Amino acid sequence: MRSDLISGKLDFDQPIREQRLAERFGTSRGPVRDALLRLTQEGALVYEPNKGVRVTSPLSDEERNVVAGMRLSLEKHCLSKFMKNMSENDHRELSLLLERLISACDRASLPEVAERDLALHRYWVAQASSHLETMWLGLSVRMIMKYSRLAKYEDIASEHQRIVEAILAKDLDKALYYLGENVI
Amino acid sequence: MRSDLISGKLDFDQPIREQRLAERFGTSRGPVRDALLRLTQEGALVYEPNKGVRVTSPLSDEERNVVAGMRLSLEKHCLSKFMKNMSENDHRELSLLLERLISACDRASLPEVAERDLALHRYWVAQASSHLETMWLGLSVRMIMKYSRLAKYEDIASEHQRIVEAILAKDLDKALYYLGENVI
DNA sequence: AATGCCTGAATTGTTAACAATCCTGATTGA
DNA sequence: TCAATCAGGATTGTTAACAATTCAGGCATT
Repeated sequence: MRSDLISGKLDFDQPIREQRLAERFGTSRGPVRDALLRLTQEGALVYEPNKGVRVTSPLSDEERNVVAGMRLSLEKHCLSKFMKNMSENDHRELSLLLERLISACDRASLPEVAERDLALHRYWVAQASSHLETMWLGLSVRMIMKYSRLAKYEDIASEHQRIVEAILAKDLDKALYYLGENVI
Repeated sequence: MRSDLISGKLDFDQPIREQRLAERFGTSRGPVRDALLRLTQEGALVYEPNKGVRVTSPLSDEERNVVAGMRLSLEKHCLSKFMKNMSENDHRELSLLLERLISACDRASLPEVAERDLALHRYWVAQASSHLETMWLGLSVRMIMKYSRLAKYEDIASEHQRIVEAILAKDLDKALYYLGENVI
């Protein structure tokens, strides 16, 4: 459901019906309500009493700038912390996540690109702090809901390749710089 | 429920039982689950599958600094925007919210102080942008869960008095400066 | 034609019962 | 004595039925 939202399959302000989702996922309305509530709190949906949820309207450019600044400072902190104690396993994970993102870019598959872009960033955030991870998610989901509607796949692939290369080379300054270029 | 959490009535890591809350609020477990899920997404509670929710552990000093920086930049943006088109009614609302906060400080009532502190800040954030309001809530609830355990009531009252005075005098620079002193 | 009101279908909100899972503590066997 | 095993009680997860609310369309009145 979340990947439908961030990939822009659903129009803004489109209402979401609980019963339809329950049938689609082969469950009852209870768990569906739980999921919708979570997405509401992340900001991907908005809720009105007795009216259910609908897809949230996009951020204005002004709002987006503020959010991007917050997200960037959060990610920079997490990336610094993450790079201080990186293991061999982290190297492998990063390479894997990057590879998946690039292959999605090659296939020009918007839902997958959006999802894997987030998954890569999420990795270093989550490794640094689970508290910050949940905050990061709320910021990023909103941002990507707008960005994913007008991105170029080649740019996404190369930007992330630069970042991951710098991380693997343990070059903190370069990694932070490229991250700053990417998170806008 | 939220005010119980931000005022520190509950110990960190303490598990929350759905049945108990349902009885306390005279409802069934369904709506209680909804509310707990919301608080989980705000970060006041953490959820583990098949184990329910428990009170979240406090932010580390490091995490708290990052979050405070994010919250400050968000609030500064919102306050600037709010002050650009303030109405007579906003003047009255701010005065009222400030008065309530000060009276709670006088009574040294921690739950009320925490709640009204947030309510005051929330006012200008909400007036500026509903999108940013929900993000702000997630940041602030976490911050206050730690801060409210060691604050001095006189400081809270005077700090907010300075801010509101500057706002009412339409002195943007001063308002932002005092806000920066307060949000740490 | 325009407005207000009614009706019923669609949707969300709530509840209680049942299923699945986790946790505690006693029991058994080496 | 100690560890593993196994009830059973407590707790969360899920479901389906019912209640309350919203909304659209038709109808009557002006």
